[in-house]
Parts: sequence; structure tokens; C-alpha cells
Amino acid sequence: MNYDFNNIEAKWQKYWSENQTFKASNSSTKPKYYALDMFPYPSGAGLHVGHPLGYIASDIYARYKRHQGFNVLHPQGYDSFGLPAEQYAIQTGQHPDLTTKTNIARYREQLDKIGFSLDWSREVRTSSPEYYKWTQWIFGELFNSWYNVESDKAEAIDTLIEKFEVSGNAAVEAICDEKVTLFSGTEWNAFSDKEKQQILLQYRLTFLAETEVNWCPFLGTVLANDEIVNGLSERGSHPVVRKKMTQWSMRISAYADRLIQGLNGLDWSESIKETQRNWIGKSVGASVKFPVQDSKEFIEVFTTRPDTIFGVSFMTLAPEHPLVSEITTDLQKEKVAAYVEATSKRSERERMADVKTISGVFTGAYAEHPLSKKRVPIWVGDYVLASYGTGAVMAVPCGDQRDFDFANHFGIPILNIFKDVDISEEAYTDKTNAIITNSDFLDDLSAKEASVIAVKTFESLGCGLGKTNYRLRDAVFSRQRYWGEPFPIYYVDGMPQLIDTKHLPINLPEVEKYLPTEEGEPPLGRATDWAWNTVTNTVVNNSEINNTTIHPLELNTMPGWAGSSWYLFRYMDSENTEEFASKEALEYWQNVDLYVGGSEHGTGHLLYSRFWTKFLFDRNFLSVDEPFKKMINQGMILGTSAFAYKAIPFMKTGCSLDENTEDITKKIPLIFVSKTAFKSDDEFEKVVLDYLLDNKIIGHFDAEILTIAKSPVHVDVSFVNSSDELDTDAFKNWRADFKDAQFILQDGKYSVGREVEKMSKSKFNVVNPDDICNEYGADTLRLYEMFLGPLEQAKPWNTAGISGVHNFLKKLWKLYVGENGVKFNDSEPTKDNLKTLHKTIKKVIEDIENFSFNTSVSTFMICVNELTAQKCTSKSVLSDLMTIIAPYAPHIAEELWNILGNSQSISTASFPKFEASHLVESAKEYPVSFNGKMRFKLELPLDMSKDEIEKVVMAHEKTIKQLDGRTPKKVIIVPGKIINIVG
RNA sequence: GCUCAAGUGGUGGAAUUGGUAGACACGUUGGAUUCAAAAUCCAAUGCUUUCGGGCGUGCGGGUUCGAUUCCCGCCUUGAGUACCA
Repeated sequence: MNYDFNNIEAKWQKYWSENQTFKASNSSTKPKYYALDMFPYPSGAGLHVGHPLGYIASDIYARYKRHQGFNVLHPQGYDSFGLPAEQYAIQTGQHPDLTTKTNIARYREQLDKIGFSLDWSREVRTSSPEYYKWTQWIFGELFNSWYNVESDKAEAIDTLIEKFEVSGNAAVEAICDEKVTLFSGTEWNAFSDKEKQQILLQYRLTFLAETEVNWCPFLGTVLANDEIVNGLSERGSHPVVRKKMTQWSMRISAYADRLIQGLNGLDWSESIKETQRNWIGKSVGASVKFPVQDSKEFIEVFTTRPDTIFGVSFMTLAPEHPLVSEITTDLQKEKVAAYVEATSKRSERERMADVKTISGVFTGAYAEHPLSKKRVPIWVGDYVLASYGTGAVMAVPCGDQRDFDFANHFGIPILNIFKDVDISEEAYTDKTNAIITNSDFLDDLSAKEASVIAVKTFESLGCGLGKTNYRLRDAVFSRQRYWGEPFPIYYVDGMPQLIDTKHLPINLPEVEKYLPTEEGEPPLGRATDWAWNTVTNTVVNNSEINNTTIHPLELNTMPGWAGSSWYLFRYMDSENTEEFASKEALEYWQNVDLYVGGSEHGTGHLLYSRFWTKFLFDRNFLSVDEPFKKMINQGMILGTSAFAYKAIPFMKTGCSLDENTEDITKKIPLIFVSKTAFKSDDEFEKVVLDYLLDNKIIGHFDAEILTIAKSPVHVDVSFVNSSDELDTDAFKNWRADFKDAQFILQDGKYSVGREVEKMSKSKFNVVNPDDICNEYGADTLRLYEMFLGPLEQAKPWNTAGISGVHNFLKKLWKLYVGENGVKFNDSEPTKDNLKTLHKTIKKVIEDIENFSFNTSVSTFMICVNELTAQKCTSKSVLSDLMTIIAPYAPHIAEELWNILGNSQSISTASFPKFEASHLVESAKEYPVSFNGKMRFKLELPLDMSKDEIEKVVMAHEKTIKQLDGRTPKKVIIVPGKIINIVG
């Protein structure tokens, strides 16, 4: 009986599905464990071998936890709203829902082949109305909430209204819009309904505001900061410009500090925590007000160095700062206007790329230093960003390199406030060692002490206060797209109105085209039935809009991250129609114990998901305030591209043709040269010319005037075997223009060149997991992906090594089953059998706990090699071995478990206990080192004392030979470890 | 520029607490089996050598009886971030 993996795998996949082996129960006496993968966007390209890497890892862990007696929740679903399906719809007219469903079916088929222990009964799709009903509901809850700084949490908007009614907003401490006008309780009660709504909108956690957004003209939509990479859109790399638009925003900034603090309790990689800390960008300092001379205006600045207040030599405003036009003197007006005009023409990207050029202009105006009362010139400069802090800085050239460069460039006098520091060459930015001088009451203090006293002084004088600033901006939540969640919002007199939960979901309407309208409205502007009837509470035809009972609905849709911010909770109770998940389910499953996915979501999904979780926690919908307790970020699997080297002939310069000479390049066929046939470009040319001459394609005169260039061409990796040899016939049939290609071989073979690149269709280096499953089986794929190297490390896919893992499974099979039936019996295990087994158990448990799955596979190989050599026939040893291999190679494990005589699935068999007693040794083979270098080994009893060991070692003939008459200075003996002789 | 991670044979990688560097595989070479091939099995395989040894974990120092591991300085690669006041 051979290892027939195709039949075995199909059999057990069918068994698991029919018996719902991995269906998790929401009530159990077992402890719970929630293992989750980042759900995929179902793209049209299907899965390549890189996608399952993380899924295999989480599956091994989930299966291991089942063996350890846990009730495991291990679900999967689809992040099925998104741009590619919509772009495809624009091109083809096919409804994105249709494309999405086709892609999902393909994903499911591929996933099923790998044998994951997933509970598919809980599948979620963010694009299904049953799911997005609750995404709309969360939006509604955010709309109906405000952030109370006093209680440091989100509260229902009603509590805010109560406060307004009683005493207005003066005493309310909230995270809200910057410019809220003060009103009393009496005033509030006298406001019209519209006025009240306008004010509330400034406090809601999701709010409409005219903000400067990142507009991508090609995609026709706005993008969030995390969707932009190097000034271009993350998807498709299209240019992005700044534009003012009225958009929904999420007040994530209210949670900035809690999002940083929360990181401390998470078992995440330090690098991803650091990425989030940097993205949130907390800086502690002070805000200081500088009065502008001869004006009622103040310039407010933010500084992290209040200690340097007496070093302020000038001030700089961002060109976009609203005060620029007001304070500029008549004399400077023209210059300043020209400068502002010039900078506005440069894109954000240009300004970012060009950091070295120093530019700016004097406004002619002066501010008054709040402490020294000295006159401080006010400049405009584009090194100050309008979008950070207050858009203005107090420039301290002696302590800040940019201020220093600016001052020197324009010859502005520099005040030095650092004791015994030379600032003729560069600014002194060392905050820890600085001693302040020339600073009145701050003289002789350290920077740290001076900061505290400066802030206290500002506060007592009323010219400033201690302040913490964050880089994190509120997140734009509107997208001008079709394929996303509609907002549960309609507009009455321009004011947004929330549709009540009981009328949700608001289904995505049908449109005849997926493009924006001619008037520039989002695609939903094309829907004919997109109005809200407040009497029937239904969506009705636009023609019925009367602005009394029937109103227009919101035309934007939600961004991709809306649905993915809370999906982990939906899995807990995915079919609930009354709540996003029941209280009992949420209470039982809590949050995700293990989250596996790519680190590229560090500043997007993972931050938003934490934000929504904290919000739902504040409003008592959840009892946890973090979604993912432990996270593992798997590395990317890269493709190994293959190249054929095309010869491109052209005439040498000076040998141009006239009517009399023929174009000999036309005579030359399409030629590819084997990678092994040349080492340099010169040799490449020579090889090709020799070939052309040998085959009499050209004559010697032609060869004189020809030059041959080398051009690498991507070859589909499926035409190349593991020895880098190209199947030339398959290559010729691949593309019509290669039909008549000729090949220059080396040793009768055509070898391709290799290069590691990102796996992608366009590079023809995609390896499909289905193909690996068909050829070697899912268990081989699973083991091989783990065997490739550390999980978190990026690594190239190279099929060359897969035979080693496949051979291991064959050897494993042969350990249990021979040509004449089973090989095991009820014989007592030998000491060696038990030693091998328990050594393996110990190592594998350690490996799984450390997510070091690559070393587990090696351990299995060693174990099987040893048991084979020992001719192990013990059924108990072989049964235990099967259980520890089962998480990694579940199909073969089920089959052999069955052959071992078990009628139940192996999936809940208990994991063998490690017994240290089997590993106790009586002797140790000591390495004997001389000056730290191992020279020979010596077996000695472990209970031998240091003195005895020394006696035996020193008397040993090899020791005497090594010492060659010298007397050792020292002999170091660590019992059970090493012997080192020095001298 | 700043932050983080990493650098080990021909290749992927191992060495979890400072204690035998290169586990386990791939590849290569030789052999067995076979009419032959596939498959399978066995052996060798860091470099170098005058066959005594010598050298070896990016480079240069240091601590130590002993360093891939700890410390200092530098180089290279990858990732994130960037006029953040």
C-alpha cells in the first residue's frame, strides 16, 4: 500500500465537511481559543502560494489548541467590498456583486484543497446586506456619540444635549471641532432645530466637515492618509492632490492617547507597535501665544521645547496660514503674495521631495515676545506645514536645525541660549545635556527643568499652556465609489439625518453605470431609487423628493476599512439578525487570542479596528477594549522569476544602410541564449555571432558590422524544472511570436536566469497552490511552506526543496504501512523509542509556542529517521507521533490514525504529555576544548565529580598529545556541558 | 535624516540561557539496485592544507577560560517614516 495522497486528502476533506468536525460551539465547558486570519479580499487572480502561509500557521496553532483541549474558534470570510471589483465593473459593465461571488467561489475551492480546520458555518462577507446592516449600525452609534474628556470615553449624544440644556457648552470638556462658539443653556434652548444639529455635528464622533482631503482624480475618490504611498495612491499608483471637500470624518484623534497606551498590553511585534506609535506621533510640549504688534491678532504656536522660549529669534508661518494676508505690511505685500502663490502651485509631493531648498519671505510684521517683550520678526516659509500643529512655529535657530538653516540663509540674527555651546556650524539639538543661559529666570537650569518652569510661567501669565499634539489626523470616511457600504443618512435642509436601526440595512441601489455622474457626483448619484421616505421608512424613487417627508439619501459610500474594523466580532455570532452579535457570544469569545496576517496593515486596518473596538467598549457593547491580543505577521513569499536571454541584433554605428546594402538584421531569427553559455555581455555577443556564423545565417562580412545586445525576457516559471532547465517546446508554444525561436544551448540544455521579485502575474512567477496540491498533496504544501524558514521572514518561493518534505511524508507512511500491511503491533516500546518520541514532543511543544514551525518540521524528520532506524513497531509510540504531526499534516494523520484502529477523527485526540524521565541520561559525551576550540570528545558518566573528570581528562592520551609537554594554566569543567583546558 | 529588523556553506536555513558552529533539507559527487530509466537505499560534502594543521558566523575592536550569542565603533541590505516644530 503506497502513500496515495490524492485519495487520502479528498477523503478526509469530505469527512471533515460532512461531519462538521471544526464547527465551534458558543457554549462549552472547555476553555476558549480564538485563532483568526486577516480575511482576504477575493481578487480575480486567485490565491498564489504566498497567501496560505499565514493561514497554514494559524491552522497549525488552532489544531494544536484543539489537541490541548480548547474550544477553538477558527473562522474565515471575505473582505469583499473594494476597488478592483468596481474597476472591473467600470470596464466590463459586470455587476461587482457577480464578480465578487465568482471570485469567492474560486477562493473557497482553493482554500478547501489545503485542508484548513475552518468553521465555514460562520463565514462573513462585508458586502452582504446581512453583514453591512451592522456596519451601518456602528456608524449610527458613532454618529450618536461624543467624546467626554472628563470621563475619558465616548458617551451617548443625549448626555451632551442634557449638559447643553442645563449650562451650555462652556464647561463641557469634549474632543470636538476646533472652533466652537460658546453658548449658555438658555441660548441653546432658544436655538432652532437646525442650529442645534449644526452644533451637535461639531461634537459627534463621526461628523460632516469641509476638510482638505487627498483627492485622486484617476480613481475619482478621496483617499485616507494610509491609502497613500509616497504621494501616490496605494492602489494603482495614481497622483493625489489636496482638495477641499465636505466629507464624513471619524474622530479617531479622540482615541490617540488610548491607542498608544493600549499597545503596552499587546503581544505584538515591537516593530509594528513602533509603526503605530510613529503614525499616531505623540509630542508633548506647550502651546504659546505671541501677540502681533500693531494688531489685535495672536499667533499661536506649538513647541516641544518650551525651555528654549528665550531663544526665539523669529517666527515662521506656513504659506497657507490665515494670518499671512492680514499681518503683512504694505511694503512686503507684493513679495509675500508672490511667494504664497508660488508655493501653492507646487504639489504636496514636490514640496516633500524638495527638502533642501530653503525658501521664505519676510512679512514686515513683528510679534512681541510674551516674556522678554522683545520684537520678533514674522516670516513665511514653506518648511512649516499648515497641516501640523497650528501651522506656525516659534523659530529657535540655536536649538533646531531647520530654524538654524533658515536664519542663516536669510541672515536673521541668532540668539544663543545654551551654555558653553558653539553654534557657529550647526544647531545644538541635544535635549538631555543642554544647560540654559541668557534666559532670565531659566538661567542655569537643565532643559528638562526649564521646560517645566516655562510652561508654569506661560500658564500663570495666560500666554500659553502645556499641550500634547498628535500627528494622527481624523480619518476621512467618505468614498466617491459604488462598491461600498451606503451611509444610513439622508439630508433635510442640508443637515444629515440618521436612519433608525430598525430600518437597516439600507441596501446598495442598482445603477446602470459605475462611474461618477456628469455633474461629478459619486456613482450613487446615478441611482433612480435613492430617496428616503420618512413616513413609510423605505427607499423610494428620486422623483418623489418633496423635502418635507421625502429626502435625498447620502451619495457617498464607506471606505474599505469600515467592514474590516469589526468583523472579528461578527464571527462570534454571524447569523444574528437582532444584534451585531449576542451578549452571550461576545462574553464567551471576548476577543482574538491569535491574529495572523501581513504587517502592511499596521497603520490602516489594525489602527481603525482598535479604534472601533475601544468605541464599542466605551458604549458598553463590548467588554474588551482591544481586538487582537497576540499577533503574528507572516513574511511575504516572493516569486523566483525566470529569464530567457533574447539576442537583439543591430548595425554598428557608422554602418547605416543605403539602397545597396541589405538590412542583415532582418535575416537573423529570434534567438535565446542559455544563461550558462555566457558570463558577460561581450561573451553573449560572441556566442550569438559564432552561432550565426556556424549555421551560415550570416557571413564574416556581416559579422563585422553587427552588434548583439542582450535582453532578458520573463519566462513562465511553469516551463522551468527544478534544475533551471527550460522546456523549449512549451516556451515556443507559449506565445505566437516565439514560435520560430532558436536556442543556443549549453551541454544540450537551455538554462534560465533567476531573480527574486514580488509574486505577480505580469512577472510570470506565480505558483498556484492547487498545482502543488495536485502534484505533491496538501500535506506536502503545508509542511513545505513551514519548512521554508522563519514565519515572519520574507523569503523566495523555490520549488527545488519540496521533494525533501514529500520524501519525509513517504518515509512517515512507510514507518506505519509496508507492502504486507501494517507494521505496528502491541509490543512494548523500547527505551530508544521513548527517548526519540519524548525528545520530539518536547521540541515540538516549544516550537509551536514560539511559532517556530520550520524547526518542528526538521524535528519530525529526525524523529522519523530515528524510529525507522530503530525499526519501531510500538503502536503506542506511533499513535503519539501521529497526534503531534497532525496539526501540520492533518490528512495523512487522519488516515494513519484510522489505520491505527481509531474510528474518531484525530482532531480532538489529546496531545501527548512530555515525560522528562525518558530523556534522563547516565553518560555524556563531553567535548574537550583547548583554549576554546573543540579537539576531541570523551564519554564520561554524568554523576562523575569535577575532580574525577579532571583526573581522567588530564590522563587521556589525546590531552597529553594536545598539550605537547605544556602545563595547563587552568582547567574549566562545567559538569554536563563542556571541558575546556587553557594553556 | 530618524526608527526598527537582519547579515552564518553552492542554496533554504539550525544553534531558544555565552558552552561541540553548520542540525534538517535541497543541490553536488561516488556507490548499490535495474537490460535501462524512474523510484528507493548507502556514503561523502564549510574553506584550505606541505595532511601536522590552519582559517572560518558582514568588517574592526573589547569583555570572557570560552562569543553566531554580550558591549563599543563601522559597513551592507530590507522595512516603516519623513521639513512633525
